[in-house]
Amino acid sequence: MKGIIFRFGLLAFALLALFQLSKYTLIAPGFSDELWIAIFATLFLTLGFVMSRQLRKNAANDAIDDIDSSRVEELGISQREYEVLVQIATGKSNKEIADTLFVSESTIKTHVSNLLSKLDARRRTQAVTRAKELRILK
Amino acid sequence: MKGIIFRFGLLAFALLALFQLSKYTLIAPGFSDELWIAIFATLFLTLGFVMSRQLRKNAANDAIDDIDSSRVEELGISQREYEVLVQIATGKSNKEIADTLFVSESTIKTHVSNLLSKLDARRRTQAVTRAKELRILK
DNA sequence: GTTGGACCGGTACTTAAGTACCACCGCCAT
DNA sequence: ATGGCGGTGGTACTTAAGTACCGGTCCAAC
Repeated sequence: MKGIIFRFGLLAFALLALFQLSKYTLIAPGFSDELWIAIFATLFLTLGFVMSRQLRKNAANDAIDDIDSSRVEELGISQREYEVLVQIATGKSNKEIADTLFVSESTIKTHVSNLLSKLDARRRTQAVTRAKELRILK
Repeated sequence: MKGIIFRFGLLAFALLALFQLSKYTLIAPGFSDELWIAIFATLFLTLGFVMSRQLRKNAANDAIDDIDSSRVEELGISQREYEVLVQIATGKSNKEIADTLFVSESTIKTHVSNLLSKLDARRRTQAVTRAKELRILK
């Protein structure tokens, strides 16, 4: 954030310096004021555009980062339980989750049951929506 | 989209016209070139910022609009079935959906069963993920 | 006017999900 | 070394979900 402002500020300064150089030296002494205005208008319009995009992209990345938060630990959800939660969100059955995680269906049932109580849900579908509300799932 | 470009183009034109007026008339004939450049740089930097934001907002709205597409009809999903699908996605049970839609649980079961076959899913959780893949649910 | 689809509701059934225990193992912290 | 915790797995059970029919109403299109 601060880095972006610094870099774009530097760029703006460089452009103004370029103007000084070009006006009083050999490069383009004959340019009219209107032309200069037009050039700088275009330049800074573009600059504003790019800056805005950069800032947005940064904000978006931050948002993605804090979607998966450390709230999982606060809820007392263990590593394995979270893995099961992710599998539930993809729409798999207990048997299918058991197969992908190489454990028995009984184990998955235990994990799911623990997840439901920790997420304060009564159904696996509700657990998924709760998890998204709590920003621990995409 | 075209409206935004038109409006901002008009705004840019107005600013340049303002420059012409102010330079050769009574308002501010004594301003130096550097000052003018600085003023226009700031103005157009802001303009670029605002334009970019407007365009982004528009794009976001478009994206939300085409998330709910007419693919629902292609799949032969009826109005009522879609309502049930939305309710499923919130994590409600058949009984809860029945209560909110003022029908019996049997009816909801029928709708859910039809939805599952139309969405090619075997569980309601899978139906939700399928629906999101098909962009008929947020 | 009858055919078709959407909607509602029911019965009877199978299967999946969820609950409530219990037990065993491995770890690591007190 | 003992207690707690995470992970695993089991049994026995209840409840929810899903399937496969059926019948009925309403409405629009042919």
